[in-house]
Amino acid sequence: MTQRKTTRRAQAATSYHVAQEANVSQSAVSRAFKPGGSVSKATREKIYAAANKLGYRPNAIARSLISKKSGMVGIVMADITNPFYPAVLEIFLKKLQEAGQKSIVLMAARDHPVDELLPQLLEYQVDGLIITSATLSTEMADKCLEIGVPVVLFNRYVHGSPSSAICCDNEGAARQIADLFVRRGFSNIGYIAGVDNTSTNRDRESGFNARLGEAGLKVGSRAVGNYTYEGGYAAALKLAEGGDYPQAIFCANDIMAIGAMDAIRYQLTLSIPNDVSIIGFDDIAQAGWPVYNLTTMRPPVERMVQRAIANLVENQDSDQANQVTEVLAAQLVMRGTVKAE
Amino acid sequence: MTQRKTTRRAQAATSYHVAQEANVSQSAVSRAFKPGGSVSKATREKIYAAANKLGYRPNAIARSLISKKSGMVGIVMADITNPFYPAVLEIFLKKLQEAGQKSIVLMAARDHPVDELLPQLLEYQVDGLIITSATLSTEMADKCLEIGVPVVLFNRYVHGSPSSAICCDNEGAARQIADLFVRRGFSNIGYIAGVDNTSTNRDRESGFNARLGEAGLKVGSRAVGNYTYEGGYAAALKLAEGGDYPQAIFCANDIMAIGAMDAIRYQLTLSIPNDVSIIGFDDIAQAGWPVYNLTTMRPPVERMVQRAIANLVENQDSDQANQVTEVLAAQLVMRGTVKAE
DNA sequence: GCTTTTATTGAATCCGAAGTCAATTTATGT
DNA sequence: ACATAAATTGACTTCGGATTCAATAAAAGC
Repeated sequence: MTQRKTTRRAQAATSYHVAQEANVSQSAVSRAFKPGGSVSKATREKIYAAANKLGYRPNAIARSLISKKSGMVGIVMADITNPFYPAVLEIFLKKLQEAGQKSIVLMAARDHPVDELLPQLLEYQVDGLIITSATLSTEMADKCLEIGVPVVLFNRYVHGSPSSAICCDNEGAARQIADLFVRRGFSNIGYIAGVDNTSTNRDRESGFNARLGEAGLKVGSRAVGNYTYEGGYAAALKLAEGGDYPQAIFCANDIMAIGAMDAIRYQLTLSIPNDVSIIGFDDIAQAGWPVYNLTTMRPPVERMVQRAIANLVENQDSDQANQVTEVLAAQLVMRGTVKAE
Repeated sequence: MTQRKTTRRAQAATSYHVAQEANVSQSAVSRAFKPGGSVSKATREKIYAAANKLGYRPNAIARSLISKKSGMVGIVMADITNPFYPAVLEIFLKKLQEAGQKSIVLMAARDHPVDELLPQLLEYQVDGLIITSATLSTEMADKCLEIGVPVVLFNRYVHGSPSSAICCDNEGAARQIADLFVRRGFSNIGYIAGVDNTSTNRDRESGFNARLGEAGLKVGSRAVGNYTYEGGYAAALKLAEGGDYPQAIFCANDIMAIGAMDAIRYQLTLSIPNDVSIIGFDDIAQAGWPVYNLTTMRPPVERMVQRAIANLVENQDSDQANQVTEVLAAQLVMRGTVKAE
């Protein structure tokens, strides 16, 4: 372990310092740094020169205080063990960066409700909130709205909540999956659920069941995998407990599907897709790896993020909140885990 | 797409409002919310009651302005496609949250230097900076230090940089890996490099080469995988171009190792570990999956994060910067990708 | 050239909480 | 009960820019 010590100098330059250096008023400096500010070319240049010399950078905190816009968005995440979410986070961060917003990211513990986290974010006067993979009480959502902070739920929704929500069409996607199973003639069908009681699981399961029902079929065995690899692994084993192993399993997300595949191949020593067909949901990077080559549903993540941010921005500007629930279609990605015939 | 409209009320309550409501001065309110504040029990309760009634939450932005502490830390990340980094990010976020700090997270594009991003963060008066997987110029680091913002490089270091750095002992770990190969009697040895020119790759490669050299061996074939799955996959194929395929390969990280394994098994149709032994680095979640069961080096991530934050906090408080380069030992995790004898 | 219009400019105020300081109240010691 | 020390309290100032408003300067119109 190496150590060095350095004594600090400094004190960041303020607009007053720059004003002094450039022989103008502080107001002029402020205006010079404001895009459409009313300053003559000559003084603007004088000011830039002075600012440059002093290494001046406007203080965003001070600006936020007076302008009532912090330029920061709060993002609440959980479940980062599911690779889908880091991917989503990355897109959010990039797009918000492009939009000139800073992102304050908070991790929500699985069991803790988001409600306890939000006040922290609100203290920092975030201009908006993005909530992924965590539930938000209606009261809290109301409170945010009341103080004028728009909220967007990503990939989930809450009935009666005053927040906007951007989702993929989980129900429709699940129907497509069921449909594929039906067309392939499977009759012994399994379902590995995510976290019971989440909107995603509810919709995926109901869409799946609905389509099966239309074909006169129903899920023969079901286990809960809680949206984790380990959960999927365990659930796949659990499906083996009652009677014949399912011919086809729909897993409510990819990471569980991958866990299930590992269990099926390495512990149950069945072959995929010959003995068991599997479909997941999310199209995470690992689903494309040759070992898994998982057939899955791909939500239009980029577009969803884009819509979420657009909604947030729109609601920041207007005094009228415009709550929207948008549902975007997912796309079936056919790979190799469903038996051909 | 559902739409609802709501008109907003409100205007967050300020300490003045609370003061009025509680019949005290604004100073009193401020003190009531400050941990060791000098307020009598009676007035404190009066104030809390009033605050509660009005839904008052102190404005962190205003506080930052006067106190010169924003309570925010900037985190610069890149390379989120490598699952190691989301995992690291999660730990950082959680621990910073516990420490009562907010995290502003920025994604650095691979090719863009971090230098362009930092000014944005500095405008927001972050109390400290954590830089992972991205390089920082010495000038920029100097500038941060000058204005009193401590910088910690995570898992990388820059010679001559005035920033602190927390690393794992890449060189030592790589020596251990080489040592294992030597003991197992491999002589045809391959190396899949990360991004050339990064401190991690340099140290892993040099430690590996050094130990091989001591045993009178050297790397027979080398390819660059740029720390990605695809890169690892391609690199593994490239190693097949010249002569016999290596008996053992050290991949500078797990995600490349996994890519390499997939290439070796599915495209080269060789068996692991019978034909080829593989060792990775990072111990990402996927390395533990039964399909891969990858032998790898596990850096003490929790401890590294802990140390990084500790260093940051320490340097925030003192006026004297205390630059430290800490190197923590990694641990070999023996799994199933190295041939037993 | 002189008035009217438009563009620049600076002084003063504000955002919301925290710290300074002096005034006042309460507690303590004898 | 009285002097003294300790605890509370409020008025005022401050942090660093943004904005309003009136003043001044430059440009345009006749």
